[in-house]
Formats: sequence, structure tokens, C-alpha cells
Amino acid sequence: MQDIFADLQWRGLIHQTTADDKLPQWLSGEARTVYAGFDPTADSLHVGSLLPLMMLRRFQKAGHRPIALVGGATGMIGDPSGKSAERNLLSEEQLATNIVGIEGQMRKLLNFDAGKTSALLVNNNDWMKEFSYTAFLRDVGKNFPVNVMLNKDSVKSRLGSDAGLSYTEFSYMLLQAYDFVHLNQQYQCELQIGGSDQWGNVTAGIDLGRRMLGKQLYGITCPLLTKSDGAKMGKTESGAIYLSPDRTSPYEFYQYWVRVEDDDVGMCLRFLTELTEEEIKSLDLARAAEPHQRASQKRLAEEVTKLIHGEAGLKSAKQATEILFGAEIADLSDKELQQIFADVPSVTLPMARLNGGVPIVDALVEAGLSKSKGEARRTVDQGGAYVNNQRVESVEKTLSSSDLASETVIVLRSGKKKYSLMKFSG
RNA sequence: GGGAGGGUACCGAAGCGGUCAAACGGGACAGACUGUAAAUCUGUUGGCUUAGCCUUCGCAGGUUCGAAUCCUGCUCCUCCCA
Repeated sequence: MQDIFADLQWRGLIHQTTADDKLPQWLSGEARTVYAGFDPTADSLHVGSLLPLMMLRRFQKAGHRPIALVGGATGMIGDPSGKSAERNLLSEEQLATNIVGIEGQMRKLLNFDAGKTSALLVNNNDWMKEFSYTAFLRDVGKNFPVNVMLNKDSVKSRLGSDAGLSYTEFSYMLLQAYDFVHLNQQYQCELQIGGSDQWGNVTAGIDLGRRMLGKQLYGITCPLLTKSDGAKMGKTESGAIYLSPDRTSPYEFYQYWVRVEDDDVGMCLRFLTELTEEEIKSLDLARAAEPHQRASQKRLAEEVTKLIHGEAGLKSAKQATEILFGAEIADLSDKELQQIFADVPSVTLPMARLNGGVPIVDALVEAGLSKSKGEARRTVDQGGAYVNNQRVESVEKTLSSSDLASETVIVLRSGKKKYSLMKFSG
């Protein structure tokens, strides 16, 4: 049994606990069962969910049993914590597909075949759907003093706002609290972990456990994954970074981590990787001494990509990175290019167009790199357009067969990081 | 129901008869510097067949040689009173 508490502590993963003095010993005594809840708002988890998921993984590796709870029931209601407005409700069908997608991702991080410490995946809708409303009010609702609920931050802030709070969202807390009780009865689960915004819900579950079962349950919250400027990690201008390769390709995923700011990368290494304290500290030193080497970012990207997309995903992401950020692209085969640029958007034009010569301005627009010809012209004028990683010098340039990087493909680029493939066929 | 103000480009916000494709700020894009970081600096930011042309200032009409600017109707929003 490893000392999970100390591990979490040096990583900075403990924000609050319900029993600071007891937990370290309690966790080192014997194998415990611990759970964390996940919201099935999309068919893929995003970077924000990575942190609690990694927490479960750490617990499992330390010899405890993790339960990942998918909120099929609570997802229908919507958690008011940290939300400024009432949420849109998800349909049952949507929830069902979302849960399937999320399950697959959890299997990559948690071991579901590890004997006593095998991970479990449960859906709270499985026990909530059989619960009658009156029975729920009698057995669970009875234990919730409304004056206590009104004192929760998540409720207070909403009551003060114009948006108000519906009875439905107000009841969210009861459902989540009951989850904990149910998991305790069913699986002897005694510890809930969650983000710091879940504190209110976690403690509600613990209170309910004491009232209904007379048992002592525990809770740990971890910090939220936010950047030094307060923004959430995992959000880009073009949307969230997802764990599903269909939504966010391994290359994009890898690139996101490579581009993490210096100020945030130390935290990411601690929160999201399983590197040891020594390794991380030496990376901290390296970063201070020779920041331009960006060893921390590279290591972070490698570790996290490997975890989510496996060795193969990491390999292709790194390969693409090497080529894309390297020198001129030439003398490659279609096959190689296809592989390297698997993630990059592409367009296909008839070969006849190429023989006639494609003006660079048109090419940029058709490849989706510029919104209009005017914008394309500007990009070229400003020196921001590249063909096969070689800067385009003039707006007059036309693409011809001599610009092909392989048999049928030309690699276009706008600015530093935006790529597109132009394929010619026929 | 009464009164007041307002809808301008991605967002905020000037302009109130011609010199308006429309100030300024933010954002975004590109460049320089760098380290695929941050900060900073520079340029660009309606479209096109680009010395020019076309379409834009809530919508529809009108006045005028000429309208984002004036008039009429409609519509939406904000505030104040009931």
C-alpha cells in the first residue's frame, strides 16, 4: 500500500479534505473504495475531467478501488455549482450515447481487471430510475434541512442572481448526496473525490451518510485545472480539447500540451502525469536554466498523450510535429504525407486545375486557410503564407506540378501553426 | 398604458448631409523578437476581376445632385413613471 495522501500532497492535488488529521492514516491502513462523479454532457470527456480521472488512477495504483460514477440521472438535472444560469437538460438518448463514449475513455486510464482493486463504472440512473418520487422524499429528502441547503455557496450565489434557481437544480444536491450513500451500501465506498467546486455536494453526501447510515464518510477535493490567468485549461479559441481522437486528434492534443505556458507547465506535470517528484523537480530546474529547450512542455505532452492515445497515438503526433515544424517539405511519398498529416484538414482538387496553375490566393481560400481572397492576399503580403514550409514571396505565385511535395499533395500553411493539405486527383 | 433613450463592422463605441468602407479601443489574423511560452513592437482587419468597382451603418419607403447622418412607417432593445 503506497502512501497516496503524501503523493497527492506534494503534487498540490489536495485542496480541502473533510478530515485532515485522520485521512493519511485511514488511507494507509487498508484498501478503501473511492469514487468520483463525471458529468455526461458530451460523448467525450475533455481535459477538465482528466484531473479527477487521474486522481482515481492514482488511488487505484496505490492499492485502492476506484469507482467512476457517470451521472446519467444527475446529468438530466444539471449541477448548479459554479453555473450562473439554468442548464439545458439532456435527452435520455443523448445521455445514453454520451455514457458509452465516456466509458471507453475511462477504460484507458483505469484497470477494470485488477482483482480486488478492479475499477467499477456505475451509472446513477440505474438506481435512481427505480426510486419513486415519494419514496425518495421520505427516505432521502427528510434528511435535508432546507436552511442548511440554502447556506451552500452554489445555492446562495444563484438565489442572488437574476437567473434564479429552479426546484430541479435545487434538488441536484440530494441526488448526488444519495449517490454516495448508495455506493457505500452497495460497495462500501467511503471516500468521494471531486473538484473544489464540488465541496458543497461532497459534504452533503457525507452528512446524508451520517444521518441515514450512521457512518463516517470522507471527502477530498482537488484544485481546478486553471491557467495562471484564471482561465480554464483545455479551452482554445476553436473549442475544448477532448480526450476522444475523433473530436481532438492526437496531434492537436499533443500540440496543446507542447504550447502550455511556462507558468502553468509545472502544475500540469504535477497534476496530470505520474512522473516522480525528483523527475518533476529536475524539470523545474531545467526550465529555469534553459527555458528555450522546453523540456517540461515536451515531457508533459509525451506523458499525457501516451496516457490518452497510447504509444501509437504519441508516435504519430511526434512524427507530425517533427515534419511540420521542420524545414522544407519535399521528396515524401503520398503515403508518408497522409500519415503525418492525418489530422490536418485537406481539400481535393482535380489535377487539371494544377496543370492550369492555381493562384496562391485561390489556393489559400479553397484550403480553408483564408476566409476571403482579400484576406489571403494580405497573408501573402505579410509573409505569412507557406507552400511546403517555404515562404511564398509574391501574391502572383501560382501553384504548379513542380510544387508538389509528393506525388499528388501540396502542403499549405498560414502563419506559424495552421496547416492544410491540397490533394490533386484525376 | 405614459415618457425618455437607443439599434453602426467580430465585440464595445464615435460619427449626425458630401472629404465615410466609416474615428478609437478590444479581439482576431500576419510579421519582428523568441523557445511552437509570456511580454513587447509593427502591420492588417467588408467583398472583388484592386490606380478602379460593388455591397454595407435594425427593416421598408421618402426628401436630396448627394443619406450612417434629414422625414415617414415598421420592428427590436434599454431605462423611467403607472
